[in-house]
Amino acid sequence: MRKRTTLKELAKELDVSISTVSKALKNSPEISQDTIDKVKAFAKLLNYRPNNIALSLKNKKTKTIGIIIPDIVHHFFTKVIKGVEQYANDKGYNVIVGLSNESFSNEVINMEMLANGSIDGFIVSMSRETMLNQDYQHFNETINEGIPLVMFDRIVNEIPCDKVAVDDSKGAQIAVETLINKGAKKIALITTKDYISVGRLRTQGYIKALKKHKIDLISELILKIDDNLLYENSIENLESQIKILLAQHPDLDGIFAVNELYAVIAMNVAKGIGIKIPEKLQVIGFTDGMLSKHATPSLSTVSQHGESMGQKAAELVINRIEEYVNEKTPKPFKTVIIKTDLILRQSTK
Amino acid sequence: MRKRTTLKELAKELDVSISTVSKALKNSPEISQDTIDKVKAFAKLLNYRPNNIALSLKNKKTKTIGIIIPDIVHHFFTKVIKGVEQYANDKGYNVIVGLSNESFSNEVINMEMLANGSIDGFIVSMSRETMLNQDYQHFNETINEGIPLVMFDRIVNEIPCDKVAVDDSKGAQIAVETLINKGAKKIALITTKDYISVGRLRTQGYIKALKKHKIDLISELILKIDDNLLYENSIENLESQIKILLAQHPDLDGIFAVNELYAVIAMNVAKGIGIKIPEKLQVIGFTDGMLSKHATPSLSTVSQHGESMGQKAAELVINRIEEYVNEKTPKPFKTVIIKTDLILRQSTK
DNA sequence: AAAATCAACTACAACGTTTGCGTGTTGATA
DNA sequence: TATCAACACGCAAACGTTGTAGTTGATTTT
Repeated sequence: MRKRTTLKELAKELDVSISTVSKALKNSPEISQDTIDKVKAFAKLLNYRPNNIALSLKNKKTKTIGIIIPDIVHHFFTKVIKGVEQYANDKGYNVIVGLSNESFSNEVINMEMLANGSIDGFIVSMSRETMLNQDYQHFNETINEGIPLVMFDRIVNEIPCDKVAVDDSKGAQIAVETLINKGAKKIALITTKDYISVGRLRTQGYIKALKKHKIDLISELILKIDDNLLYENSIENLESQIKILLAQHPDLDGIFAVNELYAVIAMNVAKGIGIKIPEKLQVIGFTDGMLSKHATPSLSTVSQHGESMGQKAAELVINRIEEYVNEKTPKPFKTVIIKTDLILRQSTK
Repeated sequence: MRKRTTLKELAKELDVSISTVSKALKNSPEISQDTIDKVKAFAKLLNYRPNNIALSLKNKKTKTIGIIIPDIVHHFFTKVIKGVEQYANDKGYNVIVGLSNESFSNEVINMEMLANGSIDGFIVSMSRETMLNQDYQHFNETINEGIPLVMFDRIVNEIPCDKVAVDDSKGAQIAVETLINKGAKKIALITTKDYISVGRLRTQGYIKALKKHKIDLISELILKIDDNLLYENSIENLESQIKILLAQHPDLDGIFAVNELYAVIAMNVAKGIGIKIPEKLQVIGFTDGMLSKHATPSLSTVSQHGESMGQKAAELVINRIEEYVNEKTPKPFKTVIIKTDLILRQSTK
């Protein structure tokens, strides 16, 4: 087991000082070409590579960013991470992932664990519980300590930081209007409880679309799912609610769901009771994942471009990080909106 | 912007030495209770938290583990990460994620970037290209430098390290035998090229099952997919191959696929040309993800228990890390096999 | 020949911690 | 009154780097 080589070891072996070695490796003009060559050759021989931790301590930056998300077993978040990784790696940064598991305390613990010098900046999508509690102290503290924070997807205006989001309301509105344009007269909405910002915004889009086309809002047609329950239960619960909805409204001809899972479940329930899609019932979801692509029929959906969101978020934090270094007067915070795209597949006419 | 408090600052304000502060915070018996109380109160007031990087430098360990995977937009890997995170967090470790994107050089670069002191151990699933090249030098170097390495899922015997895997051959065999027991007489296999270890092993399981039940192996029924192509293309390519297969073998009554995507695509193609599942054709996949659960019909599949794999892998690295610290004679490497479970759903009778 | 210049180095401090050891003050004991 | 623990604390080294400020010895300048 060959241990890591250090400058000190190189220096001792070559019988020069540590600083000479350090400078030689950096091609400092203070050092003679002769020595530079010797040092470099020897360093290569011993496979010397500088210790990152020591550098981090000295430079007071770690070239690492932390991303905190509610759940990693989720196509959208996974796309975002991929985007973050891409941009970050390009810029020489590493990415630490923290999972809040939708829990407030996990989110806080995770952030505290990383804010102790381990990372230079955060990219965060809030946990469900944090949104419920509306307790943003840990974010504000982080910001106060000078650690740049970028929020994405599940964002909230109160926090003074850069943000990346999708125009949820607009995306939803376009989806619902598309259903209307394709002939749907009675459209149900499957959404989340209102404290989930994206659910609320998409609900608003649904309402706007109906208003614009002078369709009466029927509150019975809006299913607000509380997926706080355990995962499996919540699916069964949703299925039975949809079953009831379809039974009570046999003339329902459109469904807009705020995520792909809800949409696919709705399609499956409908198919199960013999409703033809898209002939009798058209469905559009939100977020473009595996399920949408490979469901039968394949699902028309609003694509969020998670990878772009991740890239943008990474760009924003890294810019902030390097701006702090240059100690300029801080630029005002901005919120970047990533445009959505409606992908039409077989679940619409 | 309130900067991080350091021991030095606390010491200056309280007019004691740095060591006193440090010891007081650790309840050292060397320090009077009086001073301890004072220091602690003041530390709390200034929100002191020790700098992780400095600790890492001093202790020569970072309490961070790196996980390198080929792709994060993939249900299985995401499950594994979740398992790793859980176990690691429990033990006070953070997790850095590196994506190789199935590329050898990315894998090497990522590992080198992290092996410079940033992490205490690695958890790796090889990239496709690494498996093809069979160049494992970067793994061996890492091990030589005393950094524990645990491989999972895509493993290879040559590398002296702990491993976590599933009994791919056995899992596949059971799946195929189940098809046979449920009446299938002519079973196709959709698998990967042989250099993918898991694909090869699952293919072996298929062959074993046929042999055991004295069913002739028909090589035409084995589709070896090269998903080295771009993603979208490879799907279309697969679809047309399946279409041909089904046309040429109208009496085909079973399909075993080495992942859920292949299985779902096969089902969709079959349904598209009017073949009833499971009546006419039964299908079983491998890996239990979203697609399996929500496809129509829902897919019977071999569950790999990704989360357990992740937990076990994390346990193995962390044990190694802490064993190195205690400087005992190293234990022999072990390979942990996580058992698979066959989950029967609607795609089988 | 003394002073200035220069090349080629070395020493040291600092980043924030921890920790073994040294030391000055107590109060008690001989 | 001298001696000695016990106590409470400070010093300094160490982890691996880097950058500034010396320190050499030789060469050039006047």
